Amino acid sequence: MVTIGDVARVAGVSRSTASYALSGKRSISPEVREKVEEAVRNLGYTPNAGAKALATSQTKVLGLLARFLEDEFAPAMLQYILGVTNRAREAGYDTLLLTDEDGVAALKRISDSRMVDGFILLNVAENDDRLDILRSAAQPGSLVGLPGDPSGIDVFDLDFVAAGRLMVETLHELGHRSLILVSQPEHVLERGGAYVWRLANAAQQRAAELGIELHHHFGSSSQPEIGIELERLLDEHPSATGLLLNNEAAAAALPNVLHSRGLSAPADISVIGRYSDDFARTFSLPYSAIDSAADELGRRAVERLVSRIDGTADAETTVVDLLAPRIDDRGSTAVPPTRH
Amino acid sequence: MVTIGDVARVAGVSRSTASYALSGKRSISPEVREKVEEAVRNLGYTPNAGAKALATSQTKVLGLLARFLEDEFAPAMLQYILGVTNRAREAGYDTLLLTDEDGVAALKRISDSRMVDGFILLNVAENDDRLDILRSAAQPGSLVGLPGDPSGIDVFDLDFVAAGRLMVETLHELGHRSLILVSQPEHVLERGGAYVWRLANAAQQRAAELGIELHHHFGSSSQPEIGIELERLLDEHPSATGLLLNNEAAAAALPNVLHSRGLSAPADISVIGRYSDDFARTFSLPYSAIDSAADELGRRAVERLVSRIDGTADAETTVVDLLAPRIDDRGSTAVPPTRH
DNA sequence: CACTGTCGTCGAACCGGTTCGATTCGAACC
DNA sequence: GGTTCGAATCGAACCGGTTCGACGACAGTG
Repeated sequence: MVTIGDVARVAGVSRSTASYALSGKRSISPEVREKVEEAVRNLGYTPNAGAKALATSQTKVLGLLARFLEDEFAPAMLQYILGVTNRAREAGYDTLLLTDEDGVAALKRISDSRMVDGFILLNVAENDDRLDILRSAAQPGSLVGLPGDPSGIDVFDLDFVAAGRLMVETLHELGHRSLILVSQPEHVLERGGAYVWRLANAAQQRAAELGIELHHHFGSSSQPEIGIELERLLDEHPSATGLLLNNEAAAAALPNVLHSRGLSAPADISVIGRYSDDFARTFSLPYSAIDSAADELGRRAVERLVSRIDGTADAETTVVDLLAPRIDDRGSTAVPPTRH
Repeated sequence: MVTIGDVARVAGVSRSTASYALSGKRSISPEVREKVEEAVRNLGYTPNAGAKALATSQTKVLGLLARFLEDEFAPAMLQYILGVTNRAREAGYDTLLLTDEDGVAALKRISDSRMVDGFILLNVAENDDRLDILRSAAQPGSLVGLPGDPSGIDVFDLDFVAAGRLMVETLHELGHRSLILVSQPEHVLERGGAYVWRLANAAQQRAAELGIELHHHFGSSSQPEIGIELERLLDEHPSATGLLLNNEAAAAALPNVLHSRGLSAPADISVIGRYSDDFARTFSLPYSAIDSAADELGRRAVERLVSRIDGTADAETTVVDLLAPRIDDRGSTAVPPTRH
């Protein structure tokens, strides 16, 4: 392979001069710089990443810890992965993808071996055991997903409290007075998906404040169970005119459920979901929904992480950046039908 | 950070002895080995990856080049990514995920900087411009997806020719004499997805050999267009009793199409798809289908690549490993209905 | 003209590992 | 008892970069 020594020899200068000519960290005469650059071009020189890492203590690689949970909608994760990877590349970083079952071990191993300059943790749980390791790691990290105790770490997530309120308020303003909220299964909660609680509690509280009904249900995450549950919910609460879905499987099942009952949205019932844009496209779901903003969260997490690595960011203060929810209007909400 | 020098000092030996004690490449007295191991434990020593890479010319990282095409079902890609990443980890390798638009540039950059020991290329096209770079790269590579000219490189893919034949034969044996095959859109072909052709041609040829009808159609890849096309196809070919789907969007749309016509599979029509197991689960699709075997292909590609890196594999011969298709029976095929 | 400062370059050291002789020592062999 | 051999260890060199300190040349200053 071609080393900086080869470049130096061809350009007729010392290795250090070649290095300075390329980095620009000391002044170099125009002639020498040109000779070095020409040698680089002719030889096709690319610095050896390992050597560079050893010398500079910077690898220009970020560690991306994905956490795949059984029976979660995996494709959603892909959006986060792509968002992070693409933004990282723009900032000059490559991405080491870690999907190890044991996230703690992976984090420790990669951190100790100095393979990366920083970490992005996806799908962070309420009580995530990776956080302690991250806090004591030599590299900084950004979280995507709000844990119970985010102290000392930068966090990026959708504002699920605001999301719960927004869903309720939107339908309340249209005149709805009885709503059904379908959340993800309780076992998602047990695994630490506290965002389900945050949204549900906020929705319930807001409904109470506004003096309207909200029936909350933890739905299944698989077909056809969730479809059957939806049928039952609609039977049990015939007066409900609005349906809030914080459950991807429920959203996917709803078209058939409505169709079989001869109902349509928004004429008979208004629907607001909470799932990614991409999910909606894949399933061609016609319901207005609060986007998960995976791409945007990934971007923000990376940008913050990079500024921390560069030392640009104030090392003392940490941010908890909760993205304001926004409803992608697909026309599935309207004033409730007038009862005969 | 704690270096091997620290370990050596604490154990009271030289750096080289500490290194040999840990690698086992020279004989070391039991007492010294124990002292070194104890020092490692107490200090929490982990070798510096950059230094190791520099010294050994091995990074223990594989480059994974994903190629995302617009309007392709992205989640399918996730299965490949996970298959590769998990298998790589089992073999002691981490994975650098490269999603750059410009795959050629990414490949060149990573290869030249010696960041990885080998490459896995996903979604390889018929005439893939990354292959030339890969052939001249210092590191070996494995392809997932069969290009037109695979010479000199190991390839892993589903056997789409066999898949086309299998679909036709399966329904022929049940007594079907008129089939419809829905492929992916033609522009997938233009981008190099020749597997669509391979399957369709094989199916058509096999149908001709068996003397039965096969109506071939390039379907859209988006809703609701594909649903409308399916309706039209069923109208145009009322005698068809079998439906072969090499088009994910078509498979997703089919339940509603059949439902609206009052048809059900397999009583009225037999259906065989060609999509991943995971896709079927996500959409709760009730059709028998040939699995994409993303996980298995990823595993094989990694195993071969690792043996090539290790020098275990015969460097001269390259393999083209086409996985035999298998139908996951979900009960959507039966003898055709008897005409009244 | 001597002094100071800046520019441009070089050699050497360093980052943290691995690996190649060389050396010492004790046991085995003739 | 001298030779040979293998085991165990050490020091030094090397991998390919970066960076520090030194130094010569040259311009500006008093």
